[in-house]
Amino acid sequence: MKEIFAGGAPPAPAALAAKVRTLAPSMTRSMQRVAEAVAGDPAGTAALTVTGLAELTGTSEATVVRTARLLGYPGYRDLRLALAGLAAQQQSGRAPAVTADIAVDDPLADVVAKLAYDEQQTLADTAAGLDTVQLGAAVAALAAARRVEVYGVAASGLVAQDLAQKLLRIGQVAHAHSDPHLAVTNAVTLRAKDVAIAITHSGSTGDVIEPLRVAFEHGATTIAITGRPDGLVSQYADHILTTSTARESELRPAAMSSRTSQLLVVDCLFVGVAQRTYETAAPALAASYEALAHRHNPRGGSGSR
Amino acid sequence: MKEIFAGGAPPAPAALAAKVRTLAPSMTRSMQRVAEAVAGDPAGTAALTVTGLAELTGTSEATVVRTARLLGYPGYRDLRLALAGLAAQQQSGRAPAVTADIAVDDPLADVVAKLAYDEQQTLADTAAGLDTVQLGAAVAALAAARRVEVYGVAASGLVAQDLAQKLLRIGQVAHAHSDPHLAVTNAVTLRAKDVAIAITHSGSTGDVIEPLRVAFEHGATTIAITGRPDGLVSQYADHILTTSTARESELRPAAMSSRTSQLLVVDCLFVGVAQRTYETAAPALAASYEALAHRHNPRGGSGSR
DNA sequence: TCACTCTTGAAAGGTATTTTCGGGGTGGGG
DNA sequence: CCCCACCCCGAAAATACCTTTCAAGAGTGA
Repeated sequence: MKEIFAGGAPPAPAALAAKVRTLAPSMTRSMQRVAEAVAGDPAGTAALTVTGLAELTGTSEATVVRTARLLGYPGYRDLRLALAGLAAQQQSGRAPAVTADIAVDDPLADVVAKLAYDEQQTLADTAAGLDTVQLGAAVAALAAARRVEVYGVAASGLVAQDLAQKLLRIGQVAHAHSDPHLAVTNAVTLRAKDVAIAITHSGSTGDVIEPLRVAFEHGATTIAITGRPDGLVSQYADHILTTSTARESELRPAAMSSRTSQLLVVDCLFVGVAQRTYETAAPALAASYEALAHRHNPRGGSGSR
Repeated sequence: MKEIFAGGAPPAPAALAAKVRTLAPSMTRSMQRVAEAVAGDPAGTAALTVTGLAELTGTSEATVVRTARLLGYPGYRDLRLALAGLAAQQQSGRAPAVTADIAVDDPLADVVAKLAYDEQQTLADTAAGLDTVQLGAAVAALAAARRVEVYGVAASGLVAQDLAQKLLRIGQVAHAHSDPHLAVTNAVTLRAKDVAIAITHSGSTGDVIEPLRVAFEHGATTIAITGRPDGLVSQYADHILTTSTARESELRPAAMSSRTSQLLVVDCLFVGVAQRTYETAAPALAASYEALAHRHNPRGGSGSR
């Protein structure tokens, strides 16, 4: 027997178990043992060399190679590659069981997977729910602004700072405030063409609403980034950007997903403004990189480049 | 440099593209060519022998093997198997999803979609590349810590604050520092059982490395959260948590995806610690909600919180 | 410019795979 | 009951592939 009937088909992709069953009757005893081992535990087999598989099945290398040929592969090497692929497929198949809530006794690997999955979900939800018309209006206001003030406390305060940092980098006059008193003091000085942004997940954080109200009443353009567009904050907002509200739990405080959501919105604002003011934004960005370069000390690794 | 940091993790299954991106900066030119070929066409590469891949990339067998080693595999043979697995997964799995870069004239809807997709990708990469052993060690150190100090500047400074805020909420004594001088001053006072965490994407931010070094030399347990595990910061870190490195561009500064990646790591740390100290963490969390409740003004909307 | 380190491919050295070859078992016929 | 022909099978040779070593070349800092 040479390769009388191995010719036609290319190497089998995933239908290996089926092929084994079909061909088993035409196999000799030793080859059946090999085929059985292969079909029974693709992952385990993929880790073995010819010699290893021969020993495991109590046969010889030659038999293993012959079996691989019979299954349609040029040699054992290729069978092994196919096996590795099959194993990977199987493994990825039973992955998405991470939707459950995080428990106290979850192993860390699960925690990582669940958190990552949840934040991905939050991003998708936020992107889907974001009103691009409102976003466009907000971007236009920002791009034309003489001065931008961002209000946020606690976790939202960090998002506020993030936005201010980014806007600064593209040459805008932006500042973030976490101190409610200073924020109000600051809001009093705003006028038309200035922009005030309030970030609050609950939509009802007094410390953030108050400065926005003051800014609103002084004629500034006001933007609210909130998870509750029906909240009090919206009363004083010209433009409302809605963040998504994901489920929370004891071990996964709301701050986690609301922060992710808020940051995406903030990034969208930033990129939008950068596009609109590209002429000045691009050189400003480049300059800020340049200015900070010497703060990084490239020694310590292997290559630097 | 031998295999200083290639040891810990077992061969990666699907996180290969992420790993390539993380390690690429520390690679030599030829190795980058190989890594690029591998990441660009896993299926095609899996079909090649060492010699074939060497010829394709215009390098030598030795370089190919070196690259495989750097990526965490014992040799080329194993890289090839992993590649076959990856190829199979891609084929059966979801769409290839090639995101174009963000252009100046992209409509806002596209900007939103691209940003969301990219951040999702970053999360997946980070989760896949995170070493749970290191993470576990870091969590254990944090849970047992008497005091926690977090160092970070600029965008990473916000992440540092986020972590400190969270740890505070579950009753840990944690503080974040952005001022390099104060950070060093603070680091001097640390001792054994204290924990210092440095957050730097580049791994070479002097302002952050310095306090970590001081803390390290005073016997504190040190943790580095960085995108460059081969960077200078790692020299003073007992535990290294690697964030993923995504491609960046003019309109999408590196700070964006590195921040997303860092935040996921920080969240994992937080949840891990909360699990370990559940007895004290749960009531502390509840108490902090309670204490802030009156700061939210429920008027104006439907629900409250 | 010189000394030094890091990078790289050629070639030697080892393993894994494939092929060859002959022993041993089995079934049919004498 | 014995012999012969056939084919399955594994040991070992042959080959292909992978890994390691080594020295020359490129790049870098003094």
